[in-house]
Formats: sequence, C-alpha cells, structure tokens
Amino acid sequence: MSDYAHEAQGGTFLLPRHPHRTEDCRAISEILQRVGDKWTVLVVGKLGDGPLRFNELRSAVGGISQKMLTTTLRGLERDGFVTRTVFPTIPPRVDYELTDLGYELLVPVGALGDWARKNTERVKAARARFDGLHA
Amino acid sequence: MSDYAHEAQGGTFLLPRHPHRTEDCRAISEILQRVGDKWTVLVVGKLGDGPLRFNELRSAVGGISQKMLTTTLRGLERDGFVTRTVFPTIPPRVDYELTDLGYELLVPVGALGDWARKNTERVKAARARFDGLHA
DNA sequence: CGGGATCCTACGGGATACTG
DNA sequence: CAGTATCCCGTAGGATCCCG
Repeated sequence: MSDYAHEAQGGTFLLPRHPHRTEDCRAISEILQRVGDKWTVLVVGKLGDGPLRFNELRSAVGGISQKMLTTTLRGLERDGFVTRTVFPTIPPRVDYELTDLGYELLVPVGALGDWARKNTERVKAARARFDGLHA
Repeated sequence: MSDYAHEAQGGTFLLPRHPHRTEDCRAISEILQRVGDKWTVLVVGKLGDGPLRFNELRSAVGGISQKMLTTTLRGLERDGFVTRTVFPTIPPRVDYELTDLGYELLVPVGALGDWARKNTERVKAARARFDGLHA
C-alpha cells in the first residue's frame, strides 16, 4: 500500500492510499478534542519554556480563571503531559512541568500552529467572501 | 534566533528559542478549537478520499446527526475548506469536495494523528496510573 | 499561595418533525 | 434527497466565596 500524490496550490502532497479509515479518524478526533479546548495548548505552550508555579502560569497565560487553570492542569497531569510537584512550605508552593510526553506533544501541535499562521489569511478571506455572499 | 535541543525518551527535539509567545499560542488554540469539535476531522477525513454527496458522507462518517453534518459542512464551506455544488435536479443532488486548502489542512492534522496513534498507550497508562492513585 | 465548592450561563450536539 | 425548524439536555467555562 503506497502513497499517492495530490496536487494543490501550495505544492504536491503525499497522502496515504487508504488514509481515512474511520477508526483512525476517530483517534485523531479524540486527540484534537483533548487539546482543542480553550486553554490546554496555551498552558502547555507556556510550560514549554520551563516549569512554572500556579500563579506564574496563571498570569503568563492571561485571562484564564483559576478554576479552569486547575481543571486544565489536572487533565494534563492525568494524561501524563504534566507533573505536579508540591513543596510543603508555608505558604505552599506548587510547580508544574512538562513531561517528556508533554514536550513531544509540542512537536505536532507546533506543526499545526505553523500551518495556522501561514493560512489564517486564506481562511479569513474565504470567511469574508462567504459572509458577503450569504449576507 | 536559533533552535535548542530538548532531550526526551523518544529522541531529541528541536524547539524554537522563543516558541511560545502568547499570540502564537492563541492562533494555535483557535485552529485547534476549529478542528477540535466532534465531527470536523471525521468529515474532512472522509472527503479526503474524494467528493461525496450529503447522505453518502452521512453514512460514511457514521453516527452523525443530519443537523450536525449540515452545521459542520457549513462551517467548513465558510472557512474555505470545502466546496458545495448543487445540481438542480429532482431529486436534488449536492456534492461536497475538499478545496486545496482543505487538502493542505489534512497534512498537519494527519501528523497529529500519527502522533496520537503512536502515543495512545502511554496516555492510557498514565491515565490508569493517575486514576489508581486518586481512587 | 494554591486551590475546593457552588452557582450560573452559553453553547455543542442529539432527536424528532416538517419541506421543496 | 437534502436540508430547515424546534425542543431538549449535558457540559464547558466564568464568577464568587471559602479554606489550610
């Protein structure tokens, strides 16, 4: 089972021959929903620059409520993307840090981010055109 | 501004030096939320094998309500990922097909999918461990 | 400082019925 | 066949108050 070429404006792409089996698409969909919520990539991105404490992370991300930061971090910890280290001092100190798995996740997510940066204008143009037609 | 290496289990990764500026992370977050809903990648994936009619797509995806298929397709059309072609026959016939932009989107999304397939076990293990500890 | 507990609202998304 | 219109529910996510 080899690949086949697909021609498009940006160049030629190699697409797997039976690329879109439902199970695979489901797996993709799941991970995308996992990282597709409002805050996950922001948090992971900030932690990609090094470990941070709770409120450091909060102000670094900006605009996130403390409830959602907690929820997001718990989810990331549960899935093994982030470690949580508690220092039993007064006042307490809690550090969050990416695991290896977390750093590795940054790679494909970054690739999608590159694509996003390169193509936002095309999307915005398409959107403006569509909205103009269906005004 | 060069890159720096990050060592992890799977190998060594190159991360950009100032990779996680808030604006960039926002852009990434937006595209991820765009494709991170329940059905978008399933629909785009199926259309990646070629154009399909509405109900062909519906049964190909499987489990999607007609309301959500319509909503999903309208969104994809609006953003320029999909074209909608109406044949004014009786009964009507409507074809949906990926644009070049849609095909190009498949590339980074597929990369994330590959990552997902390779790492689901690690995530599941981490999750089981976390749930065991916090039982 | 780093949360937990609660309340509230908006919206994603399913089920069903109707239409050109 | 390919939708539109309506109703309904669950959950994401914000605001607020409280605690060790």
